[in-house]
Amino acid sequence: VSTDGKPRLGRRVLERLMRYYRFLSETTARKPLESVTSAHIAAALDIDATQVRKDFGAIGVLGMGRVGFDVCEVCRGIRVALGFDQPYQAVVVGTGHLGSALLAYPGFATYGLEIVAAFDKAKGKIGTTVGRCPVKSMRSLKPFIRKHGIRLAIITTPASAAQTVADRVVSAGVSAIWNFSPTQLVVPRHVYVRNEHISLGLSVLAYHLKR
Amino acid sequence: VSTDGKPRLGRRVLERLMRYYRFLSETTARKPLESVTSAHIAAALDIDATQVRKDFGAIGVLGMGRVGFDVCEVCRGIRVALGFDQPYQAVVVGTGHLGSALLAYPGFATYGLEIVAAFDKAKGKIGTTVGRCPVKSMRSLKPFIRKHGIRLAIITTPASAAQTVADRVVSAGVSAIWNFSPTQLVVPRHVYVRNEHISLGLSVLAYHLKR
DNA sequence: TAGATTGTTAATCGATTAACAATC
DNA sequence: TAGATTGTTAATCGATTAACAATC
Repeated sequence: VSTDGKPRLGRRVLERLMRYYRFLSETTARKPLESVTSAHIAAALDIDATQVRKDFGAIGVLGMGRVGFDVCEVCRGIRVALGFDQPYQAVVVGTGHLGSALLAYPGFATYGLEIVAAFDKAKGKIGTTVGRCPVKSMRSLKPFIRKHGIRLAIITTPASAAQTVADRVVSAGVSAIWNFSPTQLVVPRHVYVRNEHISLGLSVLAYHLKR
Repeated sequence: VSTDGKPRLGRRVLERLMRYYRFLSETTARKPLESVTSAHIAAALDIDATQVRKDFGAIGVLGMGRVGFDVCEVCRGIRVALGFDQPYQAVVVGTGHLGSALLAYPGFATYGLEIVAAFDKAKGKIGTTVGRCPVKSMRSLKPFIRKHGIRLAIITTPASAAQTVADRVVSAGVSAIWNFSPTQLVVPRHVYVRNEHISLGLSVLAYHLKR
């Protein structure tokens, strides 16, 4: 809550904050509104209203007695808490279908993320542009990260290449990896890895489709 | 545990089971082994060993005294529990980068999922093939699902089209939707929706990259 | 047998929900 | 003022971890 000590928000809280943010963005885009109650958000997202108030409290956003919460203030609070207001740059390694999808996605800027370059080992792709990003050789990956102080690497290579890529970007100094390859990466403790394994979703779906 | 009453596994358990399965598949592919201890799996996946034993117990897989668990038996148990042994068919709606990535992914068969057709509204794409799948018109979506008894629809359209697509596949009778579009779908209660919003991952990453 | 590992019960931990006085 | 909504404390719930007798 305070500005000095770090309240250390958990993963659950962060993900809920993102859901609030998306909901409020969508809602106000459709029909501008000034304030919103915790009960309203709770009903829309199937979350307990007390939870919503607690989450807002955790990021220092306070409501108004009989009225609810100021939408703008909430959104600004979430942006600051999640760090959307502090833009950061990333590179994408692997320009297959998935890499291309990410490179083409226009929504990242909203969250402070700017993808500045792509890397691929295929000679034919080097020098081309994918979604406004230049595709560079794997050899230039490490120097590029160093030179530009890139903090996030997005890995969309096949599983077989992922660990090698991870080793390189880590030694070049990134602080986080967004891993879309279906493999478990081994990295030093100080590097944060977010896995986006599609198979986790599949496990739940397959289970639900059983008969 | 028993075969009659449904033990109803929670989402957490299902996802852990999938992680065990992937780990054991990868490990045995590299070097075949007969048995494995809960402590070994636990260390590799950063999960408590007791948790591993409980999860195995929940799907009816028992270990052996001083030895550990039979790898084959564990894998078979997980396949049955998650339903990988009961193949099901799906369609992909939207053949952009992301849809193409999914259509090209060869790993789904391992999990019992077979993608049999793709659908797109772009005239130029209809009639072509993406990753061995025929691309069909949106008009043929509903009859196709009905005719083949498709139970899962994978939505990779832009957000603007997603709800319309969802309405159609629901009225055609699917039991589940795998939603990759960045929007919240409204569906009847009996339809299971798994959201794969990329923004959730971003929230955690952005927070970790703050400085 | 001795020792490592299991299966299970008990204890802990954290997250979610309920209750309610304080507030506008 | 009356009434709706907040902020916060207490209670509940579930999930994770610890402990340990049973087992091979």
